[in-house]
Amino acid sequence: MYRIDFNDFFTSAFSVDCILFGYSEGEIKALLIKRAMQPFENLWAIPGDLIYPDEDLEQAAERVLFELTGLNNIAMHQSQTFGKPNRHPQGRVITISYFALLRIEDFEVKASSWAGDVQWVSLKNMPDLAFDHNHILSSTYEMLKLKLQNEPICFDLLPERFTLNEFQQLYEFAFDQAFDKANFRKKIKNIPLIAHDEKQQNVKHRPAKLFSFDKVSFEKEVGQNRYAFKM
Amino acid sequence: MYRIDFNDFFTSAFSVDCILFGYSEGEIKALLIKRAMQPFENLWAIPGDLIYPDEDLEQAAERVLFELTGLNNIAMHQSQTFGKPNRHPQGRVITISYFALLRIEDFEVKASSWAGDVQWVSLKNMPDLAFDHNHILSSTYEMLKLKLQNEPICFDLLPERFTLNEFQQLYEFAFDQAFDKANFRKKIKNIPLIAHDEKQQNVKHRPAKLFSFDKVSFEKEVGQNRYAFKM
DNA sequence: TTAATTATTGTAATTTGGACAATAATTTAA
DNA sequence: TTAAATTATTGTCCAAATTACAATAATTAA
Repeated sequence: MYRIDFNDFFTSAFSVDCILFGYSEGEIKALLIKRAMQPFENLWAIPGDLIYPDEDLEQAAERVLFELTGLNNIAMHQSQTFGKPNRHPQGRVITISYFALLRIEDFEVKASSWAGDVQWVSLKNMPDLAFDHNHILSSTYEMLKLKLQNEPICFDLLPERFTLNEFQQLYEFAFDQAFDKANFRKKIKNIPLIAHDEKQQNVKHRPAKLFSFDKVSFEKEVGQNRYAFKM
Repeated sequence: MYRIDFNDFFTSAFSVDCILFGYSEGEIKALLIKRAMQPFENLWAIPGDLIYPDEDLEQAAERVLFELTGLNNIAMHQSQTFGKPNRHPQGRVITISYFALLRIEDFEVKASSWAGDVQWVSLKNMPDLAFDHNHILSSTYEMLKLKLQNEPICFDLLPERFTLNEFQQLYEFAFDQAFDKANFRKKIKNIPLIAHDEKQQNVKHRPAKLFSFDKVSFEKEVGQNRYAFKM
């Protein structure tokens, strides 16, 4: 299958780029770093790193996530692979992008040797990024939106306890579209949620009830069938 | 962002694996090659090749397709990237899988230097393949099924002129589920099809009318909105 | 000409979806 | 203490889509 001297090909590098999506103040955001070195020094970029020679791809993505946030045990979703020959000015680097969904409130971002500064940036308000990172980010956001319609991953973005309005607003942001409250609630009635006695705090009006995702029931009942959440 | 001596990392290779899906006799099939060399000599495998150092990923995938089939101008869909450190016995090779949808009748498969034999194999009846190719194939088939529900790519598998039953049977195979004929036709009524005067030939019963996909109308009318073809 | 076979279309009941209205619970200000 | 303001929650009605099933049409083969 491989016709040419194998060693000719060991002249490239792989990296992972790790898009961390979070949700706060009604907006989906990505965690960006300010590059502390050339190339593209001082430009904002998606965190990433070269893959070690004996490291699995997903393991590399988890390492980048851990170094930046200290978080472990977060599901990494493979997005796409980008490999234009000249996408990296210092050599051929093919990059595999992953994304993870985080609860912004759950941790402190740590500065790192390769990141001068770190910031959550709304996807509605994205600056010019280093490399082909705008392209990587927008492709990956499309993939996130696709998965939001087919898997219950919205609950990885929402706080553990959320109001039905927060839930709705997440989808309204993602699909850039307003939904009717009553109809939204009908649409999600098959998703098993635990209704808590607890209510929203510190609001100037009737507080909403808090819910959480009932993962156990979901996997027993709904997970079997196709779970569709088309908006 | 990259903290370690860049040259340490240029010790790996990339390949593309090209899954060619076709549809005949009511079954979705993949084109497999019999490997003519070590490793995994004589085992069936997905066609693939190493990526040239200055070659774009998609270009490499198109090259593999062309060498095997002589076909050009076929859309390549990126599937996933597989990179377990030991997936290739001769060194670290990360492979990016692509898939293309072909009309089996449209061409003759050419034998090639790296393929001893070539065969269409139904996805219902897959043997043990070389490398991690069973895994790559089944992940890619899942992606095909996802795209079948969101994009009009079924028409790349069907003959240019097809009966509504052939259309239905493609989905029945993919989703392993029987559909009611009348209801299937209602479901697809928004997809613009051209009804021809021509009819099915050589059948022992009332021949069905032939249709083809009206791509121009689709892009004008339906392509704007979300096109959903959930089964 | 008729039986056999499959294509195509229709119908009625049920479920889902969308627009909008009504009621409930809480805070704030009078 | 009460009423206004605000948002949460639930209900209703109509239209549209889905489902199960039946009826009719066109062709071949005997």
